[in-house]
Amino acid sequence: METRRDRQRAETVAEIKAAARKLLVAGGASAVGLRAVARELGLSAPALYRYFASHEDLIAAVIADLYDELTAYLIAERDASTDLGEQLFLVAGGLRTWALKHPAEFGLLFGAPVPNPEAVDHELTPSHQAAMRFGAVFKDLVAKVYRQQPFPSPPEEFLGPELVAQLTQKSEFFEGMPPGAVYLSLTYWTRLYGLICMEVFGQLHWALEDAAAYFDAQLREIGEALGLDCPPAAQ
Amino acid sequence: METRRDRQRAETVAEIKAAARKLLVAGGASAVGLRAVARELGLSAPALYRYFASHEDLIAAVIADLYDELTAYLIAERDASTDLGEQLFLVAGGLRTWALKHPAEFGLLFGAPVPNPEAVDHELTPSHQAAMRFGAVFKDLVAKVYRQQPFPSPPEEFLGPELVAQLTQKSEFFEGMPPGAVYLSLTYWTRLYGLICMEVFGQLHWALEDAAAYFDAQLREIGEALGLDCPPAAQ
DNA sequence: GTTAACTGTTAACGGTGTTCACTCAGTTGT
DNA sequence: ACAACTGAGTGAACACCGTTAACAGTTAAC
Repeated sequence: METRRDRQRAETVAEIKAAARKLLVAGGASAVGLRAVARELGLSAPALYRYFASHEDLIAAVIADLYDELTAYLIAERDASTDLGEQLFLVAGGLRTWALKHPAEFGLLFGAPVPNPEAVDHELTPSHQAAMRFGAVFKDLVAKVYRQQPFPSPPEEFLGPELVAQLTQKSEFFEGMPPGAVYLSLTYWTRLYGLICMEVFGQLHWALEDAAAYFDAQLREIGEALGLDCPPAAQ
Repeated sequence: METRRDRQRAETVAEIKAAARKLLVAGGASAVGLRAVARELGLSAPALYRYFASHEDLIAAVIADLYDELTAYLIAERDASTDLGEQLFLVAGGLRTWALKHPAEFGLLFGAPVPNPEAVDHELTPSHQAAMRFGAVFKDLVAKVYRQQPFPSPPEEFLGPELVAQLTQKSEFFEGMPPGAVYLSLTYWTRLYGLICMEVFGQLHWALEDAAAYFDAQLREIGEALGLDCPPAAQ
């Protein structure tokens, strides 16, 4: 049963996370202090401990929310087309767009090492599960593309037996794709991640003042590797 | 003229940076506090202001030192072979090795957004110049490889006019390489950076428990794109 | 209506970066 | 040799941080 207090509590939690988000975009991750959030709501700092066990938990909750928001955005972008190949480009471009529009949030999600990934309850963490839901958008889409038209995988002699063994182990997770296809799927994600991280974190600034065209070319390169017929040039 | 005091001062500066480094490897970037460093040397916190203008300056100095150390390590690794193609693999593998051996240091160098890249004196910053010296190891090597045996660049129709214009602008910096070759050089660096970041930050852990074989395959893929004849499989 | 749970408070502890006023030793100039 | 100056170090203080403890008031439950 949902009492008056339950509703109020949920509302307060939402306000706290909204204030944290506001501080995040205004001053970066380091500006999201427990006391600063409390000050934003006109509360005393210890009051927040009624809603979050620690500052770290607050941040984790914000991260989980951000993952879900990003996931929803990517799904909306993806559904602008019904062609699976186009969807692959839409999702990739959507991730870049979101990252550039929300650099502080992106840095919080992807710019820092995953915190204690060895903890026993790490898999159960809300933020980790939200991250998996986010990753599933890419994984599901690549699997769909492969099922529709299997892309030409690199030969197993190229990958080597050790890598093939590891990829085969993940075949089930990738809906039965053969190791070479799993390899290409990982390549897609790895290159995409690297590109966006570098651009958002300004590590590409010395070489390109506007990385949009470079990103586009890289994406078409990856698309070709996945057997998609890419529009040969932009504009 | 180097007085007695100048020598003592330089020694103290070195001790401070060594203590900071020790705290960094022990507890990550957040453990490198100004007071903590002072405590490590048996000094009071304000004493450090005789050597560094702020906590941020101390970190920047440590970053510059780390870049130089990493650069020296890469050069030593590279010179294990005289074949330029092999050197390209040695440098890439060296960067990965160093990153995995010093994850905290690597996170400090590459895991955070470049701080205020818009500042007027950013280019003159010691840490920025050290970063450029680091990047030059890769740039010079790729340029040498290209001069020895120009790799087959993607056609300009594929890249698009906008990207070609930007790449041509950087042709001088890349020792006269044509835009397509500059593009491939950037691809080499971008993919290498993404791979190592993901592995060090644990963002690849869900897919591969040991990314060494994956890294190797990716590197051979990149090498082929650069026109090198790669050993077809590892082991 | 009494009791228990929940939400908020203030005070306090130990930690952080930074500034200020001060002392003391070492260098420098005459 | 003695005075003047420079540099390195100190403790006290300010404003922040995350966190805990003890306490007060409101709301729900039996």
